[in-house]
Amino acid sequence: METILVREALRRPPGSPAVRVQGWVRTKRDSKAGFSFIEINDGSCLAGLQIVAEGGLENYASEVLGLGTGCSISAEGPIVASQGRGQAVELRAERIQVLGLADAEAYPLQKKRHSFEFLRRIAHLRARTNTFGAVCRVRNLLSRTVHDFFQERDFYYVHTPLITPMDCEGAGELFRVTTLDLEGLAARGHGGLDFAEDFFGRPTYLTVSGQLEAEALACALGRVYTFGPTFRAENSNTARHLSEFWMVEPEAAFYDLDQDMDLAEGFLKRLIGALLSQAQEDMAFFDQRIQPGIVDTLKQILESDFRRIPYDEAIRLLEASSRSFEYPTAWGHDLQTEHERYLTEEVFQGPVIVYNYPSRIKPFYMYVNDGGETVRAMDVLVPRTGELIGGSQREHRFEVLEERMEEKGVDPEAYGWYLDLRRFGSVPHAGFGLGFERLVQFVTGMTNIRDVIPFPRTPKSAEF
RNA sequence: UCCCCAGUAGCUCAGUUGGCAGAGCAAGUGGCUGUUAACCACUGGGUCGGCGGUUCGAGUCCGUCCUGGGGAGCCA
Repeated sequence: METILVREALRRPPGSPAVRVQGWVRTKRDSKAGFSFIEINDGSCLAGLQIVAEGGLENYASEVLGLGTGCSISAEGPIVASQGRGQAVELRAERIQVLGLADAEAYPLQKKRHSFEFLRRIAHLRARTNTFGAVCRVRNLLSRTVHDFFQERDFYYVHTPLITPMDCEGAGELFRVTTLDLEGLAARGHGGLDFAEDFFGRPTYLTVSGQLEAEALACALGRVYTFGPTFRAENSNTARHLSEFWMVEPEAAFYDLDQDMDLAEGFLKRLIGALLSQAQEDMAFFDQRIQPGIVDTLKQILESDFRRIPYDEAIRLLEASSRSFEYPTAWGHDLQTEHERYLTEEVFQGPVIVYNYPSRIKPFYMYVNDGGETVRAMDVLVPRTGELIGGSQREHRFEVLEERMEEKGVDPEAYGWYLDLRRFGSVPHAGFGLGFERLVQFVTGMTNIRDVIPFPRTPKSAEF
């Protein structure tokens, strides 16, 4: 007998021959007329399949009646027109096999709404809920679209190292990678740390970005992108930060800042377009239950041009505003969360790209504009989530880069290979980083980033 | 890391000026001819986050720690 997914079963016309479906019971309703309705979900789509279990089944009294939320079953039977409202078809079971029971007294998930805080504590089970099933499917579609987008534009998918010796990119605290016997060292008292004895013979860390290595590859392959995990040991406790998250980082040779912004805008639109056309059921769910209006918002974004304003103008807009901000705005200071939200939520009511930031607040690798006051950096800001993308044209002039490193207190010795890229056949190039979970947050309307990744890692929290 | 808020039944929460621990849902039992957040009735279910203190008496007041949430900083 053919085994099919629930998604497929729901598409079969009434009167289709018997099939087998397998999944987890969401809810069961008994009729004392001697039969039961069992709704199962197998993760293949948001909707469940109703299975009608007649009292004549050999294990009806012994097993089927005892089923409850969370049990796993395999059911076989024809797909028939449903006599009830709420679904077009249902499976009339000729055989139901119980695969795994779930004690109703102990199973944490109930057929009711749970708080996200509660679900976080049972992350191993929360993928069985509507919301997390939808989140996981959206993550999958977005991941696939990331690859589609770049592959279509002749970007190569490259793999950059997760373990790095570079500790001063200015992107927050790093996680140390070591095989040194920490307990032993502590027991013998401090002092005498010798990294020559460590696994790599030097201090190493988990990467905070694949950008620098991606630049090396872009300066050979032309256009590349990475899509991998990234680690920040920053003690950030917000709904927008994770200690381990996924980042998409394209890097393109011969690109300038304008092309970089074009790429970022096209990228976001492509991702949104894929969701609206290929994840309609899940997006309708987010629109209905999580963030009313999100689908319309995404449609608008798809159809509009992103506003692009230089940092100077952003500051002028903020200074001209009648709003009083907790942090004053002044040229030379970074935009605060409240400023970003004001620009994107109130002034433009949509995505905004702010570019040409003051050089003193941006890292050494960004291209210095004439005059030296600003660098070719750009941030894509979106409502609610804030900064979704950060990128820049890279400084490709050897002398300027070296100067900037010293200015920023970065040791050029440690970046010899990076400087080599400017020493030998240097070319203008640009790229950006997109925080994948921030993207998922933005398009689903989920308010906490811990609820858009299956097993979140945050300060003081690394369960599962 | 800083500021604010919260922690009471499996879940979501109420609990008044300090005076017998509550509701809805879930679970169990029974009822109900196709239900769909099923419905109706009954039953069981508590270390009031931990520790210490004030008091005749603390879920309630004080201290401290833990956990979670919201906001900020840092950033994607």
